[in-house]
Amino acid sequence: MSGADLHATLKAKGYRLTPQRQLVLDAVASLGHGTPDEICAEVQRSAPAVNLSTVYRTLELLEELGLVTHAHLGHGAPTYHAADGGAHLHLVCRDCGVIIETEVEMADALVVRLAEQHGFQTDVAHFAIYGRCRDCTT
Amino acid sequence: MSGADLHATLKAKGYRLTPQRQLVLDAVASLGHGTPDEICAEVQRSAPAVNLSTVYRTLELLEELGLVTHAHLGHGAPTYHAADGGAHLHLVCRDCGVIIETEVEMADALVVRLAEQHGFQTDVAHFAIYGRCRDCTT
DNA sequence: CTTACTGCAAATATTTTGCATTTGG
DNA sequence: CCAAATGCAAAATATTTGCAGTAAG
Repeated sequence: MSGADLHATLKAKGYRLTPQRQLVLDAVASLGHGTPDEICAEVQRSAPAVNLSTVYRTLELLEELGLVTHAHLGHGAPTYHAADGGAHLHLVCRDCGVIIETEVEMADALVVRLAEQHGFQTDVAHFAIYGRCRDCTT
Repeated sequence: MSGADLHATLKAKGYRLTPQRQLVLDAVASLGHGTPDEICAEVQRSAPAVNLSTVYRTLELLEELGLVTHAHLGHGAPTYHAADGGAHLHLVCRDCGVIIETEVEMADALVVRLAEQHGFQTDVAHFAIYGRCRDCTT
């Protein structure tokens, strides 16, 4: 998303465009994905004064605006992604910890069944899928 | 699992049977599922001196022994289950937070596709499935 | 007796919050 | 100018760890 779009999206809800917000959004886009801590480190490469709590507040705001999403890939820290990057499933290996990305369509049958049987609308990318990768299966 | 079985399972690896370990396992079984904190509270109903750090250490041990498993149902705290209770999927509603349990077979097609295309062996119950429940869909 | 286990307190790690100062518009 | 946003430090949460005393076998 461009700077102009961010400005417009913010202004539509009465928010202001600050350098920090632009930097956080840029960092998410350039990293592809990252934890709040990683995103903060990326931002601080060009703006060392930016505080981690600002990053948390900004990510929450950007998520409310629909510009980023977060997913839980494991144990602790959530991972943030640019919303326009297209959602994908994350396969997390319990043994080696590798993260494999794959298309959300893999889960289409599950999504349909949950809708039919439970009336549940699934956000399939929000939580990772846990298991064991090919290399750790042998 | 009975007390005798726990004792045997522990002894096989050189671990000792302590009252705390029996109590934690009993608490997981009687709660059905719970966070470390909830399990600690349950244990403390009959043994107030048991420490939360002992509960953490014991849950880790019981998981290593295959007697309990944990799943991530949201934001923070993992939830522990008795392993012999049978795994199930957890559907978590983003709006009202309700947790719906359903059969792991719902995800069979996904499991097969991940195995075929990525050689990935899926532990489908480890992470919850996020979305919006029937009541919050309207 | 031997050493695994526990309780306790302190250390980590992660995220949130209060508040004075700064700044976008 | 003024409300919104930031930086900072402290608080709140969650989990881990070092260590000295306790207890299982």
